[in-house]
Amino acid sequence: MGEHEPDPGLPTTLRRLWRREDRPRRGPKPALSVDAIVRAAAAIADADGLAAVSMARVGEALGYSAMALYRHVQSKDELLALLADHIAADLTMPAHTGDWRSGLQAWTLVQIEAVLARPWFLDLPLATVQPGPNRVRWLDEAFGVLRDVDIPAAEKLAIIGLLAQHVLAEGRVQVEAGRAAMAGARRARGLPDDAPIDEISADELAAANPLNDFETVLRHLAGPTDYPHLAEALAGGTAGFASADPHTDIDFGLTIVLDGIEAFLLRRTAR
Amino acid sequence: MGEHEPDPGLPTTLRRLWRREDRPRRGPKPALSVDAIVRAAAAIADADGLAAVSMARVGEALGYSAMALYRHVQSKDELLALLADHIAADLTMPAHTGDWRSGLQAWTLVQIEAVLARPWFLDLPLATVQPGPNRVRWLDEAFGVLRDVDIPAAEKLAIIGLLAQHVLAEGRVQVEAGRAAMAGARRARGLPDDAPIDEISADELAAANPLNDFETVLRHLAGPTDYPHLAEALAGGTAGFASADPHTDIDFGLTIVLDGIEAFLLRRTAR
DNA sequence: CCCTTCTGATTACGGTACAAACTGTTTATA
DNA sequence: TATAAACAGTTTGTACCGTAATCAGAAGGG
Repeated sequence: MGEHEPDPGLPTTLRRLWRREDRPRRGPKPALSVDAIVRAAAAIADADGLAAVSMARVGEALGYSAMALYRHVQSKDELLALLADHIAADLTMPAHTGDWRSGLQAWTLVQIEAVLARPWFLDLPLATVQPGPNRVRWLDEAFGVLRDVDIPAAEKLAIIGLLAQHVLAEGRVQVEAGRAAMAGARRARGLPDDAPIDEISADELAAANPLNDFETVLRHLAGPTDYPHLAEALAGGTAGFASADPHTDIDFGLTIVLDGIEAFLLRRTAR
Repeated sequence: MGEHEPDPGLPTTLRRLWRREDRPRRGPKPALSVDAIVRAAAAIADADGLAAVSMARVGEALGYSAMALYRHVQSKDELLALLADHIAADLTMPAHTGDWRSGLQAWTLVQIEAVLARPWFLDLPLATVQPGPNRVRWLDEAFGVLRDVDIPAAEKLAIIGLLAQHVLAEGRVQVEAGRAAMAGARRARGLPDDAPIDEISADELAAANPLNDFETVLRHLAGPTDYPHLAEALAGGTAGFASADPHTDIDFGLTIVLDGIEAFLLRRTAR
């Protein structure tokens, strides 16, 4: 164990996340650093997706060998944990003076936008998302929004967790919809599957809408004998599973969740 | 393209999911089958997790080479898509005669239980979960619950989608909590990280509760200057981030979501 | 000064998904 | 019935992946 541990109780990944390493005093000065590695990994993920982030490629991007990274990072999983916290640094809360509802709404929407900007966040294994300084700061913002709400901290955390879950779920749906729309547009244009799509018109996007595709699939494959209720719902013209505007979808779900939280708070403070 | 395509418009993975392949007329009879492959893969995942499901291991389990699988399955991703639909076959709706709320509650809880029974479902890449016959049947059940609710089909789908999202999110949290509790119990007993844990007492589980750990980490690392609101919430004794019973957590979140849906329906039918 | 400690590189290993070519079997057709 | 086509499964090989082990050289402390 040639490691220096200022806080032995803490798992090494958490120590690394919170930058609690003490500088060793002997030996050559490191050319690489955790921050440089994480930044390079993020750049690769932004460009080519999370699957493109391999130790070899990160090392290459920095001009070093793959194994050099292991001096600064315990494993690839730890790198991913650092990456997950790194992108939380960009989250910034808009100026907020209103009530808890508008505050939590903004808090959630900012995160959804962040997920749409970096869809590879969704590909991170769940175990790698650990409480790092940036994510905890974002959690702190949420507690700030809920400061004047008079419920126990544990219930605040549960509410915040519910919204955080919703971010992931909604981000998933939207990202997936976007990908499918791209694929649809490609097919419509007769391009190969890996061709880059620069720009999609609104009409084209509506025509290639994945939920429309979903509806088509259901109509085509889900017969009324095996799927009676679905067939009933699909009867009588277009069910309109596809909505034109993503923001409409996002607002729909978020409104429901916030309504649920409001109902909880009313019930909670009533008695 | 030596493939026979009874429905050329349909992507091959969907054709395979819905078993719309026509038997070829020449050549030796296949010894393997898609069903056998999927069953073997599911058995491996149940035993050793999704990471253990490799083409080589699935082939080995069946007594064939890895490459033999590719006669029946286009790619590993397609196998995962089949796997995702396969496990949806076990979902069974309890006898339901009540209102939409109790119906949707049951619909959601059954799924959460299923996720807890097969936690590797959460490790499936999102893109692999496509509408297959079993998942669509489960969707049909949800439409059955909502049959007497008078809103457009598109809104029903949105509500169902919201609950489906919640299943994933809640399952994630619970599975993760369980894993962390195991790790905590292992540490407390001084066992190595890969030791199997047969049985955990309630006291032991409470002591090793991961949310308690989370709280400890926050107290230890999140100082009041950088994280004022969090520190405020953590001040004054135990915040009690950990709850004793998982079912309490599950009910908490689900009640909020259902309350939100109820608020939506009231608003929707009022005018 | 030496000697310890540390950095990054090299090499190697076992694993992955899968492409291509090959052997042998079944069956439709000439 | 002979032949050729279509098919199933195996073999071989490629290009990766994460990372353990080992090594040479650089830097600072005693």
